[in-house]
Amino acid sequence: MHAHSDGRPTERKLMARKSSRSTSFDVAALAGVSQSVVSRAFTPGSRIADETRTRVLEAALKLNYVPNSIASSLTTKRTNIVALIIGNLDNPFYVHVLHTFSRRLQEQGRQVLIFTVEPNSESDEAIMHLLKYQVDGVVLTAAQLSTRMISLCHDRGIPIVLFNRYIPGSDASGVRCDNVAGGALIAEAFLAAGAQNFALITGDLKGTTSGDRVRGFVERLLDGGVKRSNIVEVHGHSSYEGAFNATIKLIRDKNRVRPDALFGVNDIMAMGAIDALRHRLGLRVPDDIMVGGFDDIPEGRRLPYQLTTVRQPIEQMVNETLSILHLDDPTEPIARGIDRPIKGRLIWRHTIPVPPAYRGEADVTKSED
Amino acid sequence: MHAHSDGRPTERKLMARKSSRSTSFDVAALAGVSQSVVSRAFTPGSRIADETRTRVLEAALKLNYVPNSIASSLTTKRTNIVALIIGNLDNPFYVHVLHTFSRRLQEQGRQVLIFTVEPNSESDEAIMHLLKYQVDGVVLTAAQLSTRMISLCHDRGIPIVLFNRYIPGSDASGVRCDNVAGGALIAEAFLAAGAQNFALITGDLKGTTSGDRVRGFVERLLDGGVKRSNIVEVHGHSSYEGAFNATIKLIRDKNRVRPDALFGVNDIMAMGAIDALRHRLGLRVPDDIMVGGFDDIPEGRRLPYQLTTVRQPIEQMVNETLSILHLDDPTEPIARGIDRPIKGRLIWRHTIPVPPAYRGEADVTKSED
DNA sequence: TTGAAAGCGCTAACAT
DNA sequence: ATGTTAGCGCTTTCAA
Repeated sequence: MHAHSDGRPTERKLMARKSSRSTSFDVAALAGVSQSVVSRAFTPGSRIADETRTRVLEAALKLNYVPNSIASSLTTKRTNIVALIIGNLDNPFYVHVLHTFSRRLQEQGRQVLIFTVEPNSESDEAIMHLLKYQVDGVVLTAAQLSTRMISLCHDRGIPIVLFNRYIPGSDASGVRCDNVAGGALIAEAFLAAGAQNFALITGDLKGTTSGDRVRGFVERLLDGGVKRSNIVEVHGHSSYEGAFNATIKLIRDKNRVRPDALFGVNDIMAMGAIDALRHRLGLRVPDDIMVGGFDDIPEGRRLPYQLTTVRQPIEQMVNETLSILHLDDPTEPIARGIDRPIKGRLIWRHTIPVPPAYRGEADVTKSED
Repeated sequence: MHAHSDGRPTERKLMARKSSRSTSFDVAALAGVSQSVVSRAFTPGSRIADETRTRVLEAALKLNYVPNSIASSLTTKRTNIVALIIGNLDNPFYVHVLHTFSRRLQEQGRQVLIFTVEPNSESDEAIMHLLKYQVDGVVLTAAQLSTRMISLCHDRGIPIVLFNRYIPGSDASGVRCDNVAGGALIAEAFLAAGAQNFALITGDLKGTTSGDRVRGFVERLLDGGVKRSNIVEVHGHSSYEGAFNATIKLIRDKNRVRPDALFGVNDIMAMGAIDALRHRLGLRVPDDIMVGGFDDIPEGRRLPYQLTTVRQPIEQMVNETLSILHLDDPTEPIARGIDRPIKGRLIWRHTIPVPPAYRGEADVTKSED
């Protein structure tokens, strides 16, 4: 930096401004080495004598020096920041997802820049922001995104992967639960338990997730000989409240027979449905009507619910996502058009009577997660 | 975006690497202006002819140019990034807090860097990381932090405020609910409802939050003539499960009379207690034992719980926090030692019988939040 | 109003 | 192993 004189020119910056952060130059001066040595001292595999490194580190400690990542990003072109766009924190499932990503990424020494977008609004604006911050990668979950933005990211060399969502035919990559198969799992459970009239509470209509679960569910029922007219669909808006209200309307509809099985396309909706059934409609679950969910959120395991559901293997899905991102070697070309469906598993609890064939599988108490 | 010919000497950078991001120089070249004009075009209040600005903006659009915030931070010394350290995403209250901060900050065009720390671990490491990223401010909630780290931040000119926590005698600033007064509110409700034997499920012992609520609660009871021996305390570890287990142990303890009022020091614990009481211990709430909570999380408003609780005014607390941070003028000296307690409000629902004096206040149905 | 030039704090060749 | 030097992409004087 500027003028400094003779032997130990440490004073200058130290006296400078009250809260000024010290730089590698200050440390270099104090340690009596060149600035690049300081840089090396903080770079794991670099050529530097152990003895020098400790001396530098000591000096750094004395000056409360912390390397400026912003500055280093400028040259390395890596920020070690991953953006997470998340569209629905009201569903504990996504909180869990957030937590899992955050933990993993922190373990790797990466930072998470979070963007919450309101349900049903696009994330395009968020993308513009994170583009400015040169993030190393983007994970998008429970939110919409235009394909234009996806290619904008890709063009700039920023990989983006959709979590629990995919855009057929686009070149966005995604990791998701095998929702079709999962929906079928619930259908099978209902069938095995002897249900005959079915209701579905659907979620977000824009994504593929809800649609796939519905499809897998319905197809399996039809395969099982159920008539299409014995399957009703109502819209639960992916939320507890939406499902709660939809359930009340559904059951009070005098024009149709009451379903004896209800599939909440995600757990939080299944919970809303259960509460409506029990506390508003005076019905017993599963005696009067059985209920199935999807996700396996911890809340669904609690005693008031004990929800039979399909477990999404979050850890595994997060790992897949991260591996597609290729965070640690940016030279790797961006993975395009990958659609990685991962099988979920049926967890038997108490909202669907366990048929004899399945006894012993039931997870009656708490989680083992 | 490759080749294009003619006059404008745009080619240089454009042809460079495949996914290279274009810089202000590229835009300048295409628009036929100097690089500093491009910078001005993207700086709101700067001196630049309208006509020039539009021309630059058009060029930028054509090149998919997005200003590099990392680079600008280097000179401006502002990143527009705020770090949020959050210690407990298992409690929906803090998810709500996170969401509120995130929304507010995004409205202001700021980014949120999130750090999740495991319960009972210190956030010191997180601080070291965010120091590297030169964040403009730090909010810490539901987590521990050494005073050493606080002064480290302060020394570097990074303001930090504790949300719902304070460290007496330190110069960290904090915003919190008036927990002592809130605890007293629940005590009063119990007293008014005629309770005589009290139990407390306490939370995190390290923070002040749980302790303050306990203190306010106990003091108010003693004031009301309750004997100290009629108040039991058990540890619920701030979690649903912790409270669930603690409640079972407490009630099954044959050596003491069964309490007729139980204060879960936060809602999630009150919910755990309620589930244990009803589904494990066969007790009715509030008939056999009344329950009070704290926070007013949406989950507590649901029909299986309808929890009487103290509402924390999150929006207001977030606003206070942000204002203490002085994000928009960094010249402002860092606020030290501020402790801003904000009054909570008792929300009557169904887990404490509503005494005649309070009728009409009851919030029987859903939220108005 | 615009342009030229000097950094911001760091990394990465390239010399030594 | 260490020092020197040239940037990274931007903002910000200072001149024109």
